[in-house]
Amino acid sequence: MAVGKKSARRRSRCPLNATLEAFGDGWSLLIVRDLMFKGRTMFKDFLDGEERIATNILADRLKKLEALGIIARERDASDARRVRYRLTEKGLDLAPVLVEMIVWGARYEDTDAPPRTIRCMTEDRDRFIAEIRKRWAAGERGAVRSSPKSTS
Amino acid sequence: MAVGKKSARRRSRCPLNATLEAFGDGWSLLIVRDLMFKGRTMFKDFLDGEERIATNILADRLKKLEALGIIARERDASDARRVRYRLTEKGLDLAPVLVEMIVWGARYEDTDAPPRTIRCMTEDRDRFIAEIRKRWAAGERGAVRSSPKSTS
DNA sequence: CCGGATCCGTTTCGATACTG
DNA sequence: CAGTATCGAAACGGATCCGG
Repeated sequence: MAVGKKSARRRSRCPLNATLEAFGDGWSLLIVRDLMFKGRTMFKDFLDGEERIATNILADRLKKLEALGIIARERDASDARRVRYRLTEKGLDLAPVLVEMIVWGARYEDTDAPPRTIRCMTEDRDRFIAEIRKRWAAGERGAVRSSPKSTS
Repeated sequence: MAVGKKSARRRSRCPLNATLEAFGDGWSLLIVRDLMFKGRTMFKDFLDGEERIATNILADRLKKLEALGIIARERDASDARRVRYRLTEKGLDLAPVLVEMIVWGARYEDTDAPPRTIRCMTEDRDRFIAEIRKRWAAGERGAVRSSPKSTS
């Protein structure tokens, strides 16, 4: 299915389709995860992820996510060479989706996620999501540390 | 990213990756949606969906979803020609993911989802998901009708 | 008719090399 | 650091064919 835009199939206005259009391609969602949980903000940060995304794919997906208003791109104030990406409100609202996907994956696919984090996500889901927002609002863009530990 | 299996990237055991492996390709999730919300159970039912999936792609995805234990395939007792697909427990557990994706899509992408359904999903999320399970357990495989109306 | 399998042109992906 | 350019490999998807 890919991520193409001229595909004739894309006419359905099912909300699930709208979501798949945004990140049904696999890479986009990983980028959002990196931003949301891992404190990655720069082009190079994403490249260093364990999934080894190629530079051209990364550039393409960043562009698409920006066009969709899920992330925003801005030059670093202190160092003009650097570019920082951040989640917009729309992007932050993907937190519940991410959380449910992570929980499902952890339940069925034998992953390396810390059970503590998963428990936190399931037993206190709403608070967990609220904290993601809070941390973001506070401008603390570092990796998740306190109660929800590295979501890897 | 597609759905390929020999990709070198697939080594991360991040639970999100596990989930993306399952249905990060776009079509798979639509099939699950058809099963979960639209009462579609047969090969032809999926073909008739508004997204116009090709027969070869459909066959491939059904096989993959079955291999992953998300759906199960069985011949109809009354008519040996027919094949019925159904969600397994693992597949039913995708309900929260689907719901969050639908809610997000409906909030941001101007879809044709009935506001009533969306409200039901957000304001009474847990009950909504519980009802999906209940309906399924009761053997009522028809399209969703009562409180959550056509999810399109 | 139902549930696919096969063929085949087109599109997209993705690894590497290269550039500002 | 933050991307383009290139190019072979893979996936898509429409049409058609086939066994039951």
